[in-house]
Amino acid sequence: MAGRREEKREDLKARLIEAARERIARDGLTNLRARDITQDAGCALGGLYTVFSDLAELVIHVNSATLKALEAKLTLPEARDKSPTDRLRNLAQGYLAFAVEHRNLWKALFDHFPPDTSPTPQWHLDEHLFLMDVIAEPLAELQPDMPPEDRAIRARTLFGAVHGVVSISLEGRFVGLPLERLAREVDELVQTIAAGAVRRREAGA
Amino acid sequence: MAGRREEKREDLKARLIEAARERIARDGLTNLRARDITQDAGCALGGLYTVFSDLAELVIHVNSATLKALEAKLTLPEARDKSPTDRLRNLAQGYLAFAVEHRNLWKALFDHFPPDTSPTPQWHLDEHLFLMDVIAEPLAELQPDMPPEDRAIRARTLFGAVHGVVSISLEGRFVGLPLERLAREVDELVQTIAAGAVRRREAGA
DNA sequence: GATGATTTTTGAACGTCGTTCAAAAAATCG
DNA sequence: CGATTTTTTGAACGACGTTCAAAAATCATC
Repeated sequence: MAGRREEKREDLKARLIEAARERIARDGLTNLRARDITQDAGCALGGLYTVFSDLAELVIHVNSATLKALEAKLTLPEARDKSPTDRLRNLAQGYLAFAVEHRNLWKALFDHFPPDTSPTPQWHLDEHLFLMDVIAEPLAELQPDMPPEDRAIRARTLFGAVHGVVSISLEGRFVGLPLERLAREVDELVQTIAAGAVRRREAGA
Repeated sequence: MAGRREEKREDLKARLIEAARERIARDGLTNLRARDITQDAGCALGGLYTVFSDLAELVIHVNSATLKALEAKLTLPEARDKSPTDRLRNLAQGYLAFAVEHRNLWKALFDHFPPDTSPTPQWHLDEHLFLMDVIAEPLAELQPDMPPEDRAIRARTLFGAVHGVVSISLEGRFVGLPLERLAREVDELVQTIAAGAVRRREAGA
């Protein structure tokens, strides 16, 4: 009978995360309400605070699940025989497709700012690192001589560039672009950066 | 005596915008409170709603001022004799410098999501277009044969890429980078894209 | 299974927020 | 100056995240 207590606790936690996930996916992060979540999860309002310190911590767990789903999508057994550039292109297209398909969950990854009183825990910050790793791998083939630290930074830059283009479009702050055209822009951006990396390597810069 | 009424109204409006601007610059958009703004501006709480339909509309006016300041910074009489690539590099560095210098105001440009009930007015959406124009100009020299519509889209992509890299760094969701290194990443990204554009043009792609 | 101790769950209540609107204050007019 | 209109006010409202005393459930001991 040991752990029966912990079991129920974990079950409630899971139900709350799932309820919040569905609410965010359906209505967006800004329309997330503690009262809705607890009603969906079948517990009292206060129940949320017996499992999480606040709503922000719950959102972090939803974002954690979203990151895992993104990781699963981006680490599919993509053909290993593809060129590094093509692997980078696949990653970018996968990222774009994920953002389009799970727009609200994807937006929540970047729209959520935990209050200064309880900053994002390190374990969740670390969960973002796989993004850098999957990018760094093809980069290593493109630029074998680059020091690993520089490569990590470059991977971050490449991610930021692709994320920015996707973000600007999907947030609708500028004129919307047809999805096919957006995909092409992302693809050409990645190809350009990949080619630029090779060119720089060959030029010895 | 005509227009005396309107004059006071405009004065209150200006005081509210300035108060909100200072609050956002100091404490960030998420810590903006209607009660603080009206106290700073020297009017009653309800006064805000005699001039703006809601707080979101006031924020839009602050963002409008921020965009004007950004435009002023990016349209300085930069040496016309510089190469198109160097002009693009200057724009990117100017954008980064502005984001660093006015971090909270710059963040508010992208963190503010007006409620579905009152979407961003067209006049404010249009205010973003100068960004595309200042980028499109050097691009036109790099790729004179590109159709203007494609160039506009490409300018948007270029902005998104630079914005994304700056954004990822300054929002601290990933490991922070020393400013000098970030500036270098941005610079190399712009140079790579500019070179890629030329290469593609020469290759006739 | 009854009884009391302990733990878990509950939801009313609190403080804060954006927003409203009846009433007070100020301005205008005859 | 009194009447009328306009402007400004800030108490009040509803919605929100969060708390916590009390109720309900569970456990321990006989």
